[in-house]
Amino acid sequence: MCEDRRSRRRRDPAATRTALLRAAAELFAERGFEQTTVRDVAARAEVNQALLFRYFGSKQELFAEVLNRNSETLLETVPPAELPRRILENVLSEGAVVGGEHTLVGMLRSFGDERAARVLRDELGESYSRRLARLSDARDARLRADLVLAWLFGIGMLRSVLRKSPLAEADEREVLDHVTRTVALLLENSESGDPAEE
Amino acid sequence: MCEDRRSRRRRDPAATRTALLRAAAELFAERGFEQTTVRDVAARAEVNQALLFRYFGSKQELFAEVLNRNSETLLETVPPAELPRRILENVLSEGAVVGGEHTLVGMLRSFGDERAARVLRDELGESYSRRLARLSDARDARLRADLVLAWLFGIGMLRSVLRKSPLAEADEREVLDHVTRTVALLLENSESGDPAEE
DNA sequence: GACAAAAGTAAGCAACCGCTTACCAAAAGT
DNA sequence: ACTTTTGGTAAGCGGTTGCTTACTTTTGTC
Repeated sequence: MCEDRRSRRRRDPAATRTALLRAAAELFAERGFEQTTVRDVAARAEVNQALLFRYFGSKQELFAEVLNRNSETLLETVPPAELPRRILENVLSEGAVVGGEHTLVGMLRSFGDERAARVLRDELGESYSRRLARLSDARDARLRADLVLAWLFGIGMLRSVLRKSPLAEADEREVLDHVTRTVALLLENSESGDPAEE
Repeated sequence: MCEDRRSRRRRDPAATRTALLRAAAELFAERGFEQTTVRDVAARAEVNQALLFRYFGSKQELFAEVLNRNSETLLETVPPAELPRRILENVLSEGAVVGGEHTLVGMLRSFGDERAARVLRDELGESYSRRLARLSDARDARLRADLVLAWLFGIGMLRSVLRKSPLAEADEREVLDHVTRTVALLLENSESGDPAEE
């Protein structure tokens, strides 16, 4: 009561920016791109919603920034060989760190939207699969990497978004075992002879 | 000109119902649940949009009916052993038959929406994965079936919805080979000894 | 042909969406 | 101390959404 309702904090643009970014990361992860409204984001960040557009221009650009920020950490710190494991771990243990690197589930929930899909394909999928492709020395390593990525996404879909049983309730380690074992088989060069060389 | 603009056809409730159903199947497949509006459906069916609610009650119920109708044909005619192949073929050759059994891509596009997801999980995923589980005699056959389903969905996602390259441009047969070979390895009982029997 | 049930239509409601505008107050520059 | 710049705010615009309502027209039945 000693404090006026307006200007509760001394102005701090950097703080409100990151507050918006954090709130957006949480909400995109929880509900996906479409189901998250700019009013929701602003409300959770306790910030006027017009500021969202001042700082990020549009909802789409905000989404892109959230994705980039959170994928960088995972992509740059983890060596390629452990990438499938780490991505899967991230997808399997949903609800762990909300503010952290956990936007993957949000990505999955946003596939349906055309604009969000474009961001995902152009800015994220490419860097992920290029890294994964290093794990195979087959002629079609890039394709196999995409198949691995597709599997990880699909598992996240069914488990975290669709919540399909028994996958949704399955033990994390059990799933991890199946996938890592099978992925290794997929990536190893099956066609040793290579009869058709183009 | 000899024909009045209203009542161009003699009234045929069954015809308008199936017209709505067909238009909905096409649009859901093309754009997904959320991006398809009831006005779009009614327009393509050349039917007043209020009739959609007379016949189906809500957009959600219409979606459920479309999914059920189209999955029945695939599930009841195809033997389990060929199911992965057939599902994948269906997903890979997008844009083939729009009015036919090709709503799978539409399913994928609709994952983001909570209501659509519920329909998918309860009415579809269950019957698909129960069938797939027959292909493995492992203790955790159901889980492995879910992993197969997840892969097929993920591939459809990346290829048809996200259009990620090189997967999107890859040869249909090449993808089919990789997947069928690897799925077989996943489904075969890896733990022959089965030390922990519950 | 009268009449009730069913099929079809036009219009609009209430809510929500992303985004913009006009304005105000706090900070920074001088 | 005055002005400029900038962070913050309230209000609302134009559009879309799923769905409803009040109404007209056709159809089957006697």
